[in-house]
Amino acid sequence: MVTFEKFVLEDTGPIYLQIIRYIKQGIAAGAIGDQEEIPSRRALSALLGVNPNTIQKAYHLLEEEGVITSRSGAKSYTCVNGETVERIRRELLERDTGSWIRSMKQLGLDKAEAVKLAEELWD
Amino acid sequence: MVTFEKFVLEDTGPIYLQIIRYIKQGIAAGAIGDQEEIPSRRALSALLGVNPNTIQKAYHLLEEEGVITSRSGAKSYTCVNGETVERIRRELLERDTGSWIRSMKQLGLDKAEAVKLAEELWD
DNA sequence: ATAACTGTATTATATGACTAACACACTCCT
DNA sequence: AGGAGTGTGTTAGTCATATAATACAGTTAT
Repeated sequence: MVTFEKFVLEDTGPIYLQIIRYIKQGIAAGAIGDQEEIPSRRALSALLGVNPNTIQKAYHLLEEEGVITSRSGAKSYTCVNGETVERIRRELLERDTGSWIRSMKQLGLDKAEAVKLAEELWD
Repeated sequence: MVTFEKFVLEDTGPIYLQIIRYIKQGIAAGAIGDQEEIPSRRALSALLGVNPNTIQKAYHLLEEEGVITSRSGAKSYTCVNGETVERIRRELLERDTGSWIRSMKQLGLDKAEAVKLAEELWD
């Protein structure tokens, strides 16, 4: 069973994208496996204090991407093989790291300076 | 004179925030100095293909933060002392790096793995 | 079977971001 | 003085996001 926490939601970007990202991050990190039950639309809506339609939008997009499966009336489950896990993992790693590198370059840092800063701020 | 490039605009987030960020990044990187002329609302609007109201919103917020000055009828200029530059620089460096570190941790990477990935993707 | 829960769908409303098309007053240069 | 360019303000419209209040049919467990 995939568990959510309240602090999933930040004030950056659309809520439905944050939910999609949370699921993908869990899968990429290995915390969420294959054929795992995920919370119902209504349950997650109540937990996060968000409208059910917003949850539905996130789940619907995840299903279109083949990450979860939904049958009318039944619970929804994750649906990820090893290949998919690796694809999602690379997608997130490269997108986030690429965006950070771009920022550091635009701020005038070279590779060594950026790495040093990251190591200082890591904890 | 502060110069803009077309590639300033990406598809991530509101345009007015991207413009604010572009100015701040230029200041933090030292590419934009004090009392430098910035493009008029109309000129930047035409260059970026964006509505003048959107530029005005970005400039207005920058003025509220004390980064630029505007006088009705005259051109607008940057307004940053050494203290402000350092504040903006720390703000951007810590925000971006902190957000990247958070992502890497959520994906299950430790400090060494994250640094290695960043070095591989740097170029 | 029946009750509770599930996914799915519909209609309406509100807000923020962005665009469009103006209008006005001020500054600067010739 | 006059005109071009400037900052500023207003009104209206579109689109995406999110909410609110329902409704219906399928499944699951008792």
